[in-house]
Amino acid sequence: MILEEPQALNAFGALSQETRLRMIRILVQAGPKGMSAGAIGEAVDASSSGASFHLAHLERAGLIQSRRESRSIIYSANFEGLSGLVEFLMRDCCSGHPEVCLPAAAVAAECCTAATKENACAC
Amino acid sequence: MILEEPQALNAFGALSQETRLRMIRILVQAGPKGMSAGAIGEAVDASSSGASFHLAHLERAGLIQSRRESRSIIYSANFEGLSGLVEFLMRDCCSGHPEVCLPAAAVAAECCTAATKENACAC
DNA sequence: TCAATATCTCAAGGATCGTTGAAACACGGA
DNA sequence: TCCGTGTTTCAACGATCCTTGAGATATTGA
Repeated sequence: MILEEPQALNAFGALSQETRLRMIRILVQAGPKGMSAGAIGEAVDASSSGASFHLAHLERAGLIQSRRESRSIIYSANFEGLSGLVEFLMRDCCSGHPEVCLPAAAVAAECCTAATKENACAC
Repeated sequence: MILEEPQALNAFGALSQETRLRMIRILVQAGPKGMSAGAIGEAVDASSSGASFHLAHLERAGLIQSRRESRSIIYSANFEGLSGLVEFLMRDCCSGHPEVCLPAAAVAAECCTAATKENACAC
C-alpha cells in the first residue's frame, strides 16, 4: 500500500498521542486476532468513551481495523497500513539517503530472522 | 540512535502537520548542505515567523538541526533522528511481524542500490 | 556607528484536539 | 420481549496548536 501525503499526515497525527501510540503497540503485539475495545481501553487506562474516540481515530487513519464479534468489537492492527507508513517515511523522507535506510534495513533483517525462527515468515 | 517513546511522540507530532512535513521532505532532498530559513519558508509558502515556529518545532523533535552561516540560519535534515524514527516504528510497532518489515526491507534495498550507483553509499 | 537583511520572540486570536459524563445503540441471554 | 453488557455518539469544557503581526536580536557592509 502506497501512502499519499494526506494519509501519511493522518497516520502521523494518529501516532502523535500517547494513548493512541500505546494502543497501536498493544494491538501489534496482539496480532491478527486483535482485542476488544473494552480490553484495549483497560490496557491503556482510558474510559470507554475515550477509548472509542481514540480507536475511531486510529481506524480513520488506516492503522487499525475492526470487526464485530457478538457483543464485542474487536480491533486489530492493520499491518498493511503500518508498513505503508514505514515505506512513506523511507521513500519520501530518505530519498537517496542510505544513512536512513541502512539502519532500517538492519532492523528488517533482525525481524525477518526472528520471524523465521518462529516459522512465521517466508523469508 | 534509539528513540524512546516520548521522543517518538514528539517526532510524530512534528510530522503530523502539513507545513512541517513539507519542510522535512524539502530538507531531506536538500541533503547535508541544508537550506536557509528564508528559502525553506518560501518553498513551503509560510511567513517568516511561521517558518521559524515550525522549524523550531522540527528541531525540538530532533528531526532537523541548524547552524548559523553569516546572516542566515541554515537548517538541514537530521538523518540520525529520521532513521531513529523509522527504527522505532519498525521495532515497536512491528515486533515480530514481518508483514511490516519486509516491504520496508525492499525499500531499503532499492535505496541502497540507488545510492551505490551514485557512489554515495558504502554497501 | 548606522542602515539593511535575516531570523527569532512574543502576545493575541481563532481553530482543533482530548476528556468527561450522559444518553443512545446493538446484541445476546433469560 | 425485557434486561444487562459492550460500545458508540454527543455536547460541553479546557487545553493545546497554528497563524498573524509587531517588535526584538544578530550579523554584515557602508
